[in-house]
Amino acid sequence: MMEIGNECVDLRLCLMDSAQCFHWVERDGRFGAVLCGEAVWIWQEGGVICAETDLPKDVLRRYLDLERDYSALAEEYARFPKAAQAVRLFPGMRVLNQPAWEALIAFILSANNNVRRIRNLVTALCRGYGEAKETALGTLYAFPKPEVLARCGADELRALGVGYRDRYLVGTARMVAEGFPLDDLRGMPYEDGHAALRTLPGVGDKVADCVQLFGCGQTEAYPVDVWIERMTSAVFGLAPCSRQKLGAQARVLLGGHAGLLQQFLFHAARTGAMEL
DNA sequence: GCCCAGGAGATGT
DNA sequence: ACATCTCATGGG
Repeated sequence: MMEIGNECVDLRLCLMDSAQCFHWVERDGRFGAVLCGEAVWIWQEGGVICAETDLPKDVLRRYLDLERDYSALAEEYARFPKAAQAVRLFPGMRVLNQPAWEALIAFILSANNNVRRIRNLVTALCRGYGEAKETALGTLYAFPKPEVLARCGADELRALGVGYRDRYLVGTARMVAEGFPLDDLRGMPYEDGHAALRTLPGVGDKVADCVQLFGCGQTEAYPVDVWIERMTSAVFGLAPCSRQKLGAQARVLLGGHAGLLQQFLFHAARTGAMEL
């Protein structure tokens, strides 16, 4: 057992209920997944974050974004009272630093879909095509590798229930397996990475922003989904407009941490914790 | 049955 | 550049 830290983090919120990632499982109050090819079980005991894994501590701290001071976020956006309120509503929320490939696949599946079904589909993909890791608490499944999905037939993915997104998955997996520079996105300017991601099938503005925010550490990305569309104008006093313009205006208005704030607003809206 | 879900792509103007 | 349509699938 390894101690990860004592930060005020809500692991269930971040890993299971925040709709940033969809592949973690819970058993006996512990949360499990395969990360960087290694099985991970993580839980909290009296305010201490504990983990059972062969991964080094700093990999987990980075995944959970523990090095960032989230109490400063509410102050940064204090000029927008509703935004600051949303941040203070969820002191245990963190924006995860996931592998870009995992965010890419998960959010292609998220298009015109709901959270519970996204979770079921991601789980089915991992169980069907991901490497199995045996642990004391049971079997964990990794995300399927790009080369594996690239060789899938669209029809066998359709049989898992992914619907019309079957060819998006195969097409994107093929481009990644053929050398699409996923690992270079992190160091690119936002606009360049965004344009590159949009060339992948099944990736539009919203999915690209999710990959940049959750998978590339580009915290200025501001994904605009149906929930954010409903509340952004009211929170910032903007005139109603297209989702693309909402995202652009939010990035100008909010700067480099726009996406972090977006996660709090999204969760507040989706759970009904905040009106509008 | 209709409407919705962390939308994208194709088509038409 | 913008509006409209369709695309599977499961739950309310």
